[in-house]
Amino acid sequence: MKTIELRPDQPFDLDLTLSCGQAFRWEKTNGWWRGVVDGRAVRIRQDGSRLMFEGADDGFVRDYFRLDQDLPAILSSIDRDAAIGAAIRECRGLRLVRQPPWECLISYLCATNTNIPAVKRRVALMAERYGRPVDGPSGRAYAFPGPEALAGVPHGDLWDCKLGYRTNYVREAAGYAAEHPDWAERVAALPFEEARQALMQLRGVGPKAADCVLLFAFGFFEAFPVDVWIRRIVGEMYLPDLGKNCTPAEYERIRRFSRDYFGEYAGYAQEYLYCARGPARRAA
DNA sequence: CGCCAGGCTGTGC
DNA sequence: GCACAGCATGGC
Repeated sequence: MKTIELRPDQPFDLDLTLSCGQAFRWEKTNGWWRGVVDGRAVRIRQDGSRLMFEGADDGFVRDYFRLDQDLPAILSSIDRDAAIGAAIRECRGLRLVRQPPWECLISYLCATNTNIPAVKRRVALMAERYGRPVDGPSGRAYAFPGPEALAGVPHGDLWDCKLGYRTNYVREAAGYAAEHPDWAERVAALPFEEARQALMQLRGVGPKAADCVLLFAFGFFEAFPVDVWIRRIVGEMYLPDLGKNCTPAEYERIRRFSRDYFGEYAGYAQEYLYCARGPARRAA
């Protein structure tokens, strides 16, 4: 068992961070969060200012949870009005984790027009069936399968992972990534808008999925993914003349406004607004 | 049952 | 350029 003593001036809330819907492979049972990240089967819990964990080293935990990122400075930079201020007070300590690009890409490919529990099931099924088994402190788990593994899965078998119409998108992305193993490095090296366009070349990856991958995996904190919840919230709070559904032009307007309004960490504002929305605030 | 969900693609105008 | 159907699946 390893521990990290959190700095008192750097808030961190493990439950909010892992339950807010940014990452799909964490489950909490008996007070412990269990998940698999980059082939590591991790078990972690928070007791006040102390993080206790197994299955990963200190450096990995600090990196994954971005514990060295100055959260109070970020939150004060996006704290532009009473509405976002309330979300910040409600979710203080939520940090954007650094997700592995490949798993993040496939996760958000599987997250179109669906809900979070269904995404978690799809990702879990792919891992259990095609991922490498990893024996960790809490039994057997499965790494998320790499591009080569997924590219070789017959269509019908991937379909059985409940991917539905997204099945071919995942297969095509896997084929592409298997052929271009440096795809993530190349995206990471691009300026934000170019990286965004590069991701959107993949079938099944539109503006929303691209923005999620840029934000959650590549650390482009100016990315502002607009799903139906965020569209609703931004419409109520900031752009009351928005239409009902989110056309490409409206998506563009919302993300441009939000980027300008909240600043270079607009992605944090997005996640705090999303997390503070009504339904999913089930205290883990 | 119907409506909604971390949307996107293809088609038609 | 914009609108609109269709889409698999599961929660509620």
